[in-house]
Amino acid sequence: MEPAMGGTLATSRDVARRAGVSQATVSRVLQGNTNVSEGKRELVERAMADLGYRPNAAARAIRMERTLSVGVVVADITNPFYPQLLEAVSQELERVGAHMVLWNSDEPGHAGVLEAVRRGSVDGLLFTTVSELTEPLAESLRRNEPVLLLHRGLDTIDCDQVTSDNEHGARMVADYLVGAGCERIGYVQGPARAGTALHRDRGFRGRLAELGRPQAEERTRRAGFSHAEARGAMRELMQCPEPPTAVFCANDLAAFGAIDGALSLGLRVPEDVWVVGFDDTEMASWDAYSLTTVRQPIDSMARTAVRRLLERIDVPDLNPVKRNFTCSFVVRGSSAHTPFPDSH
Amino acid sequence: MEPAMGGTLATSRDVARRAGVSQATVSRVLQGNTNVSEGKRELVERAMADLGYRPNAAARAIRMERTLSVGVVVADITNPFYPQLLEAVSQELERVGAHMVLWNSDEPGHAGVLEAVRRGSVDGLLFTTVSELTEPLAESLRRNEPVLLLHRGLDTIDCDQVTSDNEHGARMVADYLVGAGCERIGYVQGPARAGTALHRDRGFRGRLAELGRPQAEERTRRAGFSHAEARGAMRELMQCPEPPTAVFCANDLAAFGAIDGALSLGLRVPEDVWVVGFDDTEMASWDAYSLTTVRQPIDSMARTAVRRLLERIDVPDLNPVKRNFTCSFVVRGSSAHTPFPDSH
DNA sequence: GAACAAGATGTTTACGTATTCATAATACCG
DNA sequence: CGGTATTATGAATACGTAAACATCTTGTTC
Repeated sequence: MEPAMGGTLATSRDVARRAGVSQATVSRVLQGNTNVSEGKRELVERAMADLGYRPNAAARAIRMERTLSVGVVVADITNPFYPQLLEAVSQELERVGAHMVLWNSDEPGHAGVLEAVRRGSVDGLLFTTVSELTEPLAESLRRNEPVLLLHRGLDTIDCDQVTSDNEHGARMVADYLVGAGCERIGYVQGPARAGTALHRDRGFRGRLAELGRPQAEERTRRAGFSHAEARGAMRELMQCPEPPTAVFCANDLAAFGAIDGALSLGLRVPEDVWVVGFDDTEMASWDAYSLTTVRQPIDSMARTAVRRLLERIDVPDLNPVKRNFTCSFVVRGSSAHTPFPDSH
Repeated sequence: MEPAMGGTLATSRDVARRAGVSQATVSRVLQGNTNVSEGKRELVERAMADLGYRPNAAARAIRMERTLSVGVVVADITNPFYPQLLEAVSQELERVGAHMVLWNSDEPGHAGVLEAVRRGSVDGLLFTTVSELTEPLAESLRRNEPVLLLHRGLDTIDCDQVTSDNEHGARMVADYLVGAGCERIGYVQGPARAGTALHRDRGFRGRLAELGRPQAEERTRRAGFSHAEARGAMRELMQCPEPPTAVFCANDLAAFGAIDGALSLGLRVPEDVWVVGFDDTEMASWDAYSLTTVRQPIDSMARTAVRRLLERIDVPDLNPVKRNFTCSFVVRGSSAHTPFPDSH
């Protein structure tokens, strides 16, 4: 079976010829159509094996109006959160035999990516980092194109969204720090535009205010979701006249940067300052950081998102649904008055 | 321009009708064919804009026998090395207007992925983690399909490969450790099957032998390229009767695991033990690890690989070329008898 | 001004598949 | 057994594009 055969690839017509049937019958076998006699079915299957036949994806796509591939857009694939999300997404896509087209792009409008749907390059799009309702996105939604927001949602628009409860997660952080008796709380805020950062901000500040401890602006720094910026922000914070004794960072990557900023000043975590992150990336459990953080149920979110997007691809008129997953709080060494834990 | 228009997408025929020309003329405008009068060209362009026309990717693919997308296969996207590689690859692909289809798969044969070429889902494949010449891969090469090995090469086969000089890189490590006067060298070896690990092993052991200091097996552990395994291996090593004073790990991820293993035992790096990695991932420069390591020129490698693959897609009969990039040695805090550096 | 080259444009075809339609063969029912 | 429902099959078509081919117009050269 599968002789290397000279040059060009076999088509369903070649299979038909070899099996002595019509191309239609080959197609029927391919589709699992029941109205094919057992004899012919076997002939066709043998011929397909002999020729190493594989149905042509483009022809199928043009005929079925379906690519069996979905686009996934991340803003910064080197942020360790996204590989984990991508792993979960790709696993779920594989389960249904779909391909993943990946864009690593922080172009705000995502105009180029959105075109891919109209060109029929992908059946739908999974955005992980939408931060505003730009005109291209609005246009796309008006056209009822299959688009889903994963991880970062957008309150103002009506489309499928799968997020985690960032606000509640951040409230838990506030509760934890105040409950632990922390007097001077520092805050490395996320980028102004990210929806996740906004919700975390609202939850964190809101809860602190409720507790009668509104966040002090002199112990607050805004940083993008990047290691370098957070590191710099932390260094500034720790060189204040009254440096914080605990710092909440808007995501894990920033928390790693903050810890590194502290280390770079010769400070120790948690002895000199606590650090709390958000995401619970795998690295957060590594001993060097051992980061207290808020866990998002990444796998469930990814599975839900993929399934929902595929549903919408099949039935574009579904009413939009916003799913918001509960987060959990994970305490580790970066906020405990002990040295690195022996093991985990 | 771009009115949301009721339902279905505009085709080149719709554009032709609206512009009062033939479909062929629309196609000519699309292809930048010069034999189109200025007047008609403008009519067509206006009609395209009015209708928000986008050429259909599947139709184009079937006609041109080209998808403008390439597949990229990684074994473990959560290994921070791969996101960096992917970032570089995707950037170069974007430059030429191609899409990236990503597979996160460590299935050894990659049979499923290789089918994608035969189905015409992608124009070519970039493997980053091939570890043996399996029958599906051999079959693919026999068929002259556009396949390139990036990062991990395979000596035994004759196809395009873009690698770094892992052997030389590891020799530099051996020189460095011996030159620094390290007496008991530990070694967390990579997985048996990975080509990168093999070359690094050959270089490291080879150079040590040349220097009259063959690597002691009791201070050697084999670990997969994973944090957890390397961490465990390190803990074993450091609990030997005569623990190493420096440990070389087959890649950065393992080195992070090793450092964490040391930390988990209450040891300090570099005071109690040095650690050296391989890859120079971005994380290696973070203060908490500040890892001495070997740098691969990731960007150049990715650029070269993409360009070469595209060439081969255009001209499948090119003679295979193996490009081997020089590595450089980067000394950081994990091997210096000083505390964490103040800044970088 | 006749012959011819070059440019512009429309008509037609092919790509590989899935599906509709038509037709032939078979089974069923009274 | 004649008529009809059912199943099996092939022929024909459509999907949207690019390009080969055919046709017509215009300009150039001697």
